[in-house]
Amino acid sequence: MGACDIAKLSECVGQEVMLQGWVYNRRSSGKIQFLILRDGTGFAQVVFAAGEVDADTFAACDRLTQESSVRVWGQVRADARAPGGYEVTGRRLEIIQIASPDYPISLKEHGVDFLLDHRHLWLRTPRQVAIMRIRAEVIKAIRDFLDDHDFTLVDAPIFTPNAAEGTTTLFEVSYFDEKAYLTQSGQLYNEATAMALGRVYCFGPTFRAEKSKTRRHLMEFWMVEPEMAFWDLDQTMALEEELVSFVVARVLERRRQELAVIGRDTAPLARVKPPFPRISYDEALALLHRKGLDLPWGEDLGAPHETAISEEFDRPVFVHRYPAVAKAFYMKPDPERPEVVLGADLLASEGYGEIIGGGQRIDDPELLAQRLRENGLSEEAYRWYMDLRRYGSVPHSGFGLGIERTLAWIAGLEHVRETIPFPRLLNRLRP
RNA sequence: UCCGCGUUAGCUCAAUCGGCAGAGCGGCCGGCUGUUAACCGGUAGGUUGCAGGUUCGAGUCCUGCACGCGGAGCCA
Repeated sequence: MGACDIAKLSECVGQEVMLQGWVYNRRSSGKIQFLILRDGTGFAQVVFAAGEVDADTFAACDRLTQESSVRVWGQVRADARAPGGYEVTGRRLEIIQIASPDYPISLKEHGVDFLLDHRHLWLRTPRQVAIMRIRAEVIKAIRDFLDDHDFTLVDAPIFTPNAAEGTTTLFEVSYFDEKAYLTQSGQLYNEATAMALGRVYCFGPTFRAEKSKTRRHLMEFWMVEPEMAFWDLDQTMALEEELVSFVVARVLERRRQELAVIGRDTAPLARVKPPFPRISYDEALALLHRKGLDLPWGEDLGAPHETAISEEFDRPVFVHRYPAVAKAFYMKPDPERPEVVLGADLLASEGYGEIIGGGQRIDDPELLAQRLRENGLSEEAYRWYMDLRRYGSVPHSGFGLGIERTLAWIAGLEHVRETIPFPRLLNRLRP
């Protein structure tokens, strides 16, 4: 008999099934045992009653510790008393392994540090399982959306010879006889592949060696970066709001149960539909001034500013046309106002901060060469990047969306460390 | 790098003014035929983060250090 997935138990009422999984919890009343079994697809209660099974089987139940691995055979019944509404009347039990009795994750509360030390086991809990399912759904939704909009997945390298933006700290690694760095963005390479394939995106891990200790930061995180030849800023923002709305709608449609497990209020998510409000950097400064948060023109928005702006709107909000001095060297100046750039950040609602950064890239070779010089970047290292402007340069645009921050927002999580299976944090490389 | 908070049993925490280091959970032993983080009785379990100092006496007060958490800067 093949194993029945616990998720499909409701379809098997009245049938004899075999379940295989791990003992999540066990309760006993002397002559009756309740096992809560988890199998990766769900959780189900299995009942073994003395008198209905032989003495050896019943005694074996008593030896089961938390997380012991077992197979059980029995009949599926609908029962309102069972968590989930269905349970299995156990008839036969096969113990695969009795787990060591010192399993560290109890059903009671634990501290964050302890849980992170045992992340490999913490992942077995219902909340973490739900988050990982939503993460997979977010990633699939992003890829489905882009693939359906005629984008081609063209991944960028992880090893890079130098900084993409020259601003953040990079992880240095040994590349045989020379130094290399782990990528902090695939964007420059995306610009090359966009000139070959038109609409592209890369999807992979990125690395930042910044000593950031906040709920929004990871040293290693995943980012999707679309890049579009011939597109301008307005087209890019339109794509971004369509993409984000699609992802949210998909999670609401397919992962409602998981959202319920982690207690996410879905009402704010239901409002996430185009169009998103768009305000310029100058308008943002005026808004902040009205709220008593003054910021000198030219400075980038900090986390408190982002929160103050996003709480004025009921859905994500674009902030566009930042001062050129606050942004990366490759951002294209607004022809009507060269002191600002044709870039936009998307701030998630409910105070989750920036989830997208992007905009138009400089397509004029002279200006790009000038920007490289101003930023102290060697023209030799960026020769191939300059080639993109030398041979058929066109207006183009793109953006990067952070998976973990997006997921933290959609799932309503306090901290991005729960959004990735094995978070890499400042001073935390293990497990 | 800076600011704030924290570190007591395997885990989560308590310990009054400086005066015998405790509880719940988990473990172990026993009980219970419908439990829902089950419950009831018993039992084992401690270098109070580390190093100094003050004191008759320090988990508690002082100094330094380590580690962690939250935030800032930077960013997605």
